[in-house]
Amino acid sequence: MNPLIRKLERFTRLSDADKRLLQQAASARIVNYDTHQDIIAEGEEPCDVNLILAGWVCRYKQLADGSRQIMSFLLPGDLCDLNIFLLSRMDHALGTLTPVTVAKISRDLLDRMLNADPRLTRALWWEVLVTAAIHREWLVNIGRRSALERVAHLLCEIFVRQQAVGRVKDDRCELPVTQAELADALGLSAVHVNRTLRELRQSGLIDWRDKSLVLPDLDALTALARFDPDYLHLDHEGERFEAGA
Amino acid sequence: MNPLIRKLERFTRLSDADKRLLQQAASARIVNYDTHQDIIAEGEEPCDVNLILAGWVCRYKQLADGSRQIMSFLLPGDLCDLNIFLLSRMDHALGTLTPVTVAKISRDLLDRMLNADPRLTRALWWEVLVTAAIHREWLVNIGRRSALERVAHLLCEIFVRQQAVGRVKDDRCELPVTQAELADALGLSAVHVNRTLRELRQSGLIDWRDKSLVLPDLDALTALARFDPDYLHLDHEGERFEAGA
DNA sequence: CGTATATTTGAGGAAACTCAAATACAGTGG
DNA sequence: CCACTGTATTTGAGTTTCCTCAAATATACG
Repeated sequence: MNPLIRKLERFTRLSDADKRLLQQAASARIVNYDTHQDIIAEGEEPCDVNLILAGWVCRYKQLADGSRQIMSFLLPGDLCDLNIFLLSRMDHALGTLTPVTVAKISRDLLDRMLNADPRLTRALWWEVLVTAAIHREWLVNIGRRSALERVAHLLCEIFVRQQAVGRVKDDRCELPVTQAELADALGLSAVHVNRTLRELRQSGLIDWRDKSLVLPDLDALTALARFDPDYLHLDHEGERFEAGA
Repeated sequence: MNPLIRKLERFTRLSDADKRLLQQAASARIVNYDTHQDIIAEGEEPCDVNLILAGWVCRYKQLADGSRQIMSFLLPGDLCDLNIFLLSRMDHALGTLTPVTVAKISRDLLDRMLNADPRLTRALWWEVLVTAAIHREWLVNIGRRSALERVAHLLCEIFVRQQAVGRVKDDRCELPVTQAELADALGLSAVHVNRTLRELRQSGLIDWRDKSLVLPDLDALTALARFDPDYLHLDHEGERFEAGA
């Protein structure tokens, strides 16, 4: 099933017409990328929105001194850049972390989607707002938490986000990134991430091998990380709009 | 003049009807707050949007251990929380840094504004996207820059944002916050912020006294901070929509 | 099998933190 | 106008966390 539909339905119910539009969007122009390629570079003025169908993508900025900061991980079902709708230049880049398949949605089709049904519009903007909420929590994470909490917090987030779209089985989810990439997302050095992961592994809180993450005791990890999933807004908030409709 | 209108016109031209609506919004229910009060607490389900007319506000999250992270500074003309439009619960708080005057815009009136003119809708969403862009840059700032760059970068941002709305004269703008509050925004300790400010002061790059900041050589500070104002999207990007209209 | 990439560990150093105390400043009531 | 109180800034001293550099081991891939 189209993972975007699945995700948006977490927020609100969608009409059959909405779903048809989304389905159409997801099958428009399909493009494949290799690992470590830019889908969009910083400074570009893209004219399509990218819907991720398979693989992992990250939002990042590269600094002059060679270091980089990853600002989001994007999973199947995520829309990369509704922003291009209003902001002309990309102020960051989108790069692949794995081989990736995306559907390119033209501005035109997107326009039609936004005019079709206020519910669909709301659902798409909800996406944008949740992304911003995640950015805010990352600010807290990087700004105020210790390395141990920070790593644990990110692992919790990745796990719970995948849980929400049915991608967790037996306490296990995908995590197809390198330690260096985690470090770039956490504002830590790769070496220190490695030591921190060792600590979590030795406490029996994580088991991460072969791009696959097991959290045998999510509650304990949640407590350690002071992780509160509220900011992910995963609980069908959109339903209150149904009442009025 | 209504500072919100001034700001949105940086993005797109507005019709007289739009401006009348915005003016109406800005004069609806006026409320005053003292310093260090919450306009909205975390977890609340607000039903109004707050438009800041005077004073400084911050978005923040308080952590269990007493530390806090400030995620945005909001200045006159800023809208606090278009998010409440779609996300029910606040996942962060809004607190005043100075005495503050806000206009409470009811969801109802906002609805009317959003339905009035697609240009106005675009302008309001542009606000949201720029806020997210600032969040992303803060992630880079906190995640990857040294304390010196970090402080300098934030001062540049505050200065340039105020410049854009005509609040800079003779290289001088307002900065009515404490060093501790800067520290909470930067993910640093207050002591270290103090030492860093001393360094900037001694290099002649800043002069900050009496809640008033002077940047005698913005270019030099910009270079030191590796500050690139692109992410603030201050350059009338919305005008390309005029062509089609 | 060889090469490139990723992970792991060690050792030493730098940046930023904490605690504590001194100084400056602002607002209040007498 | 001054003393008093609370808040904000400044400085010192010692510590912790995380970083850098470097090398060893493991893993993946053509």
